[in-house]
Amino acid sequence: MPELPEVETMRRGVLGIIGGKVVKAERTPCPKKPIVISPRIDRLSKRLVGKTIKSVDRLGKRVVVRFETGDRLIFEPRMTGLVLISDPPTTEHLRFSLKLKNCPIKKLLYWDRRGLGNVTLLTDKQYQTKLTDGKLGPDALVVSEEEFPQRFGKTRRDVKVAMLDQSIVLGIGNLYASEILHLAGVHPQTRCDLINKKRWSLIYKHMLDVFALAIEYEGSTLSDGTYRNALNKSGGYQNEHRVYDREGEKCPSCKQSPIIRIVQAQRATFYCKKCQTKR
DNA sequence: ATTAATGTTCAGAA
DNA sequence: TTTCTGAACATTAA
Repeated sequence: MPELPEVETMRRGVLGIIGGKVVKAERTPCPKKPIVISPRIDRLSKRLVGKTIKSVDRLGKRVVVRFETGDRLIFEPRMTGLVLISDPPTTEHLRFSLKLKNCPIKKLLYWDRRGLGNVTLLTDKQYQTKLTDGKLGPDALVVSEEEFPQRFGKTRRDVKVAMLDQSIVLGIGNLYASEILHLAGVHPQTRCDLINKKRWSLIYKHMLDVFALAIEYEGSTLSDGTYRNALNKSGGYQNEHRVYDREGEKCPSCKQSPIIRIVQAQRATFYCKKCQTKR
């Protein structure tokens, strides 16, 4: 489930690879169907071996490793992917590894239980056009308070559904959308075009607050236990969830109304009927 | 045996 | 044109 806070935690956990030089890049033997690695592992390897890592960045829900050549190695964990520098949760779902020298970290691993994620090597130019251009919005931690509501425009979609749309803003996922709207007091089924400026500011502010706190807690590890940080340790923000996966519990704000679970765009949404309104 | 779960993308329908 | 729905990807736990 990695969303922005989890992916940011992964990024921070692997910062020590900066300065490292690639000794070997390999697709690790995985008995089941392999994940998408592009270009093919032999070509990818040829471009990376001997090259030095200049930075580790994050764009939305992706970890971006930048090399001296301008090439960028992008990890997109989707549902169950992890970027690790320690032993993975299981050996059979390890998908990709980079052997490194000249830095304290000797190996960078990509592990993915369900295998829906991917590893992609893009040239500088490809990165600019594919990930920075129109198709994707600006990162949630970068977008300004003025641009934020503008990007949602006058769409009539439910605000919670639009918040998950990565062409509007990058990084918000299903879990944090519910948490942000609860703090902002906005009903998840409010139409975007009916939200005034003041309420957009509330959503924006709480988005930044929730992400900052969730990053401090190193993300949320849900009951299935899949998400771990780069050292294969659980996150702690799941204990701070106000509404997510808390159907039937009393709302932490009003302490009266039970948390309601509804389905929007085939995804679960949690909210408080009393504290979250449409205007 | 069936269902649901965190993410993304696409085809096709309304 | 916009919005919505379902399916697909693969795995596992309830």
